[in-house]
This record gives sequence, C-alpha cells and structure tokens, in this order.
Amino acid sequence: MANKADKVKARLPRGLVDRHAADIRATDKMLAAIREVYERYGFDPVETPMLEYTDALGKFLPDQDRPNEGVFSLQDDDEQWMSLRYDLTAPLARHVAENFNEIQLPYRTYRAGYVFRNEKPGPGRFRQFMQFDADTVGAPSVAADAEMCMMMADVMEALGIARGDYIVRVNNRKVLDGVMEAIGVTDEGQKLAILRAIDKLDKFGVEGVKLLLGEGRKDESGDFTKGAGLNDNQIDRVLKLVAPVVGTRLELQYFMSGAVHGSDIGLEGVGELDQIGELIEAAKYSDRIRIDPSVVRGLEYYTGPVFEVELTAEIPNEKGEIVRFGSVGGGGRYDGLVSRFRGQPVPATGFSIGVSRLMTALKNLGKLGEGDVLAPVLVTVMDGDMEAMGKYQDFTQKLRAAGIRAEMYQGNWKKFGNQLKYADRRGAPLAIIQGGDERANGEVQIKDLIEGKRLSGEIESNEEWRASRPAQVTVKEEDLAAKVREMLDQQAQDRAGGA
RNA sequence: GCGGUCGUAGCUCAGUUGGUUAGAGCGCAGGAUUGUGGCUCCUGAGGUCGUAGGUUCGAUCCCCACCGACCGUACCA
Repeated sequence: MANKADKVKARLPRGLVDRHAADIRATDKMLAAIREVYERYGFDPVETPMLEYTDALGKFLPDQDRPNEGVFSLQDDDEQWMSLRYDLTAPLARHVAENFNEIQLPYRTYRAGYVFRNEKPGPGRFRQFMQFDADTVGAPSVAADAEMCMMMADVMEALGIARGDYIVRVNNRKVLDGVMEAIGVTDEGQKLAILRAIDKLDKFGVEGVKLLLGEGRKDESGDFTKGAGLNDNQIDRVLKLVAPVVGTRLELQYFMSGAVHGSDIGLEGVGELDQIGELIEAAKYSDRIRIDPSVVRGLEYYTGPVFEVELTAEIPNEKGEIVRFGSVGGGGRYDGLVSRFRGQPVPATGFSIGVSRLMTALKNLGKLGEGDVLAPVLVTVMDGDMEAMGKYQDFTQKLRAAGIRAEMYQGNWKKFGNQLKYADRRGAPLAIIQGGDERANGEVQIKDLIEGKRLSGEIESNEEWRASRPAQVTVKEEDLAAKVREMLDQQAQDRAGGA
C-alpha cells in the first residue's frame, strides 16, 4: 500500500467527465431514438476509428510542421502525426475517398461517436463529447440538403421536443459570399471578420453586430474586439440581409436578391435557397424549417446550403435560471471535402447532432426518462452456512429467470441491519428474507421497502419499528417469483397513479 | 489567448487586523439494537487551509508564480 506521501492524486483531466448509470442509460435511449429516424430515412451505419492521420483531418497550418492547436495529437513510431478526430465529417470523407470504388453513390450513412477538441472547456462544453451525424455523399442537388433539414426536424420530435420548441434555420454560404462580393470586400481576413460578426447576432443583437462590422466592440471586462472595418454603407447592406426578416418565401427571395445584387454567386445562392424553400413547403415542413440569411455555421469547408437546429423553448439551467440554449446541431454542404483526396469533384451534404449538449437540454427540460430503471430486488443473507447460502443463491436465480433484476447481498452479511440499509440506499423495491424459522417451514418473507418507508413516518420508537416488521408478507418458497412479480407490478401502478 | 472573481473536511461554508491545539452543519463509520431501513442519542475517522517559492521570530492569512474552478471576451475546423 502506498503511504500518504506518494499516493497518486485521483483527478480527472479538465474538460472531461465520468458518466454514471443514469447518464449512460439516457444517452442510449437518445441514440436509439435518433438512429430510428435515420434508419427510416434509409441511412446505413458506418464507423471509423477515433484516430486519423493528422493531414487527413486537414489541420496542418501551412507554416508549421506541428498539428494545429485545438486537436489532440501524437506521433506514431514512424513519426507520422496522428490526431484524435474533432468531428465525424472529415473521417467520413477519408473513408469514402479511400473506398471510393466499393461505395455506391449516393452514399447515405450515419454514425455516432466521441469527438475531441483541445479547447477551453465551459459549462456544457467538454473536450470529449458525442456527436451523431448523417450524411449523403454524391448527391449534388439541393433536394439532399432539404432532406437533411427535414430529418433534423424529425429527430427533434423523436426526442420529444415539441414543434415550436425548436427551429431549423437554413441559409446558403453563397448568399453570404454574394453580399460580400456585392459590397466589394475581397480580403479573406475581412470576410472572416464579417462572418464572425454575423454569427454573433443572437448574442449581441443588431447593435453589437453593427459595432463588430465597423470599428469594433468593447466587452464588459474592458477587452476590445477589433471589428471588420466596413464603412456605413457596407454595414447597412450586410445588416439588411441579416437582420430578422418576415415574409413569404417569394418576398424573402426578392429581398435577398436585392441584397446580393451584382453578384452572380449570390444570386445562385438565393436560387438554391428558394428551391429548398419550395421543397420544404411541398413536404409541409414550413412550420419547422425557416430560411434565415443570418446563419453562418462554422467558417471553413461549407460550400453551399448551411443549416442549424436551435432550441427555442425556455430552458432552466441547473440553477433554475432561464437560458437561451441555442444550437444543438447543424451542418451543410461540403462539396470540397472528399475531392481533397481525389481528383474529381464529390458533392456531399450532412449534419451533426450534438448529443451531449442536447442531453443537457433535455435533462433541464425534464424530458429525460431517467428513473425508469428499477434497482434490483435484494436477496438478503441471514445465515452463512452452505445450506442457507445455497437457498439464497437459488432464490436469486429464480427471480432472474423470471426476468426480474435481482442480486444477493455480497457484503458482510453478519450485520443484518446493514443489508436493509444497503437495499434502502440502492433504491431496491423489495427485499427477500429467509431466516432459520422460515427455512424450516419452506417459507420466505418479502419486504416491501417502498411501502415500509411510507409507514416509517407513523412509527415513533425504534423498538416498535423493528418489531412490527412493516409491509412484509410471507409466502411459500415456490411462490416467490410470482409474488415478487405481483408486488412489483403493484408498485409500478402506484407510481403511475401518483405521477 | 486576454480580463476579472475565487480555492479551508466527502459536500455547503465559518474563521484568523499575521500568533499556541483551524471550527459548524450535513454526510460517512462504529455503538445503543447478535433477525429488520426511518427517527433519536452516544462515539469516532477525516485537513501538510489548491501547489511550490518568498517576506517574517512565526504564514491558512501578506507578496510572486503555477494549477484548478467560475464569469465575461476571443477562438471553435
């Protein structure tokens, strides 16, 4: 045993979490619900490893021979850099490119898994988290993008989020590029600054974005963020496109066309968005999916339509404060990602659901069915001789054979009180008890711990509490499993009635 | 990354203008009770006061650095 001085300190690296039973079960349920939707849409699963060669992830800075910050990287024994994946899209592109001849396009596929980002963690932001993606590779038409949006909406509802408590917003990168072209912005750095500013619309409002598009903005801590440096005319034109617009699809189209006037790429984007709008209307999804020119969605590889699903319901956080939860998933068209590995163009579109983040939201909304796994029935140990122990083991197996979660007490059985205390804290619904007297009669006692707890409020003295043996019934050994089942069913009914 | 607030028992927090032995509640363990959870009572374990330097006769307290948490901001493929 290590002495005190050289004990290793047990500590979790920052930004990572251990997951407990309730979390894991809830995640499993969520994944199953999402998978069901993807399967219904005709998507098939595929899985890739967590590690990839770093260049396949595309994260080398041009002037460095080390991988970019933000990814966890390590060097293989042949000195090649490998990295933990930071999303599921780049590995999919690699997989498709590598198996191009075997894969039938359009390839409709989904996968779930952990991704890793070496960034500053925050509330609801971790360095390892789970995503659940769906993509269609080899489909150039906006119909594939429209399908993605509809599938995202269906996923939200499959998770129990009511229509109106979420919204899928769609934009097109070409529209944003178009307006920047139209106002004469050519510098890449300035373009990025503009996109970042637009992305902050829901955080800082129109006024904040205005500052960020122009000179810059000072935050509460006194820190100054340099702006994109646009002049007033340019700012007006960007804000006109991006600030909230209401209207019919045709009005919106007219309006956006005006904003990108003079840019061919912009007009193309407006046309694509309009087609998506038409498809969505035809499929009766207009109340769930909205064209919104302010969606930016990442900065790098998207080439066309981009979309984002956002929770709009008022969600209390752990402290009971109402917070805007924001985006829980998103995606878009990335026509360049696969072709990076191959000479020919390979169009693709897809999206990603942030499982960990969504789960926090569902938990705070109270829509996570956590408590529905019942703790096991506890078979207590009264006597330690082999005959008695054999009986207890037999009871336990009979319960299991009847499909009932059951365990035999494995701690120090000599303190019987501790066994019931254990059962109580574990949340066991029933305890099975057989001492020498019962054994002689071929009987066994079943104690209803839930009913017993209720009765405890009416009993004052400990002597009476112990002597009365509340909520206990005696049955023949051979009737044990049937009676346990009956009592569990009764408890389930009481729970349903009480809830 | 930048700016701010903070770090005392498993948890929530007192406390010391720099002074001997750092406390409470809750929780945990044992007992009152060798075959019955809760309640009540008794007893106990658990702290190098985030870590490492510095100032000082003396530091949990003052100074510096680092680590970590939280808030804002930047970045987020």
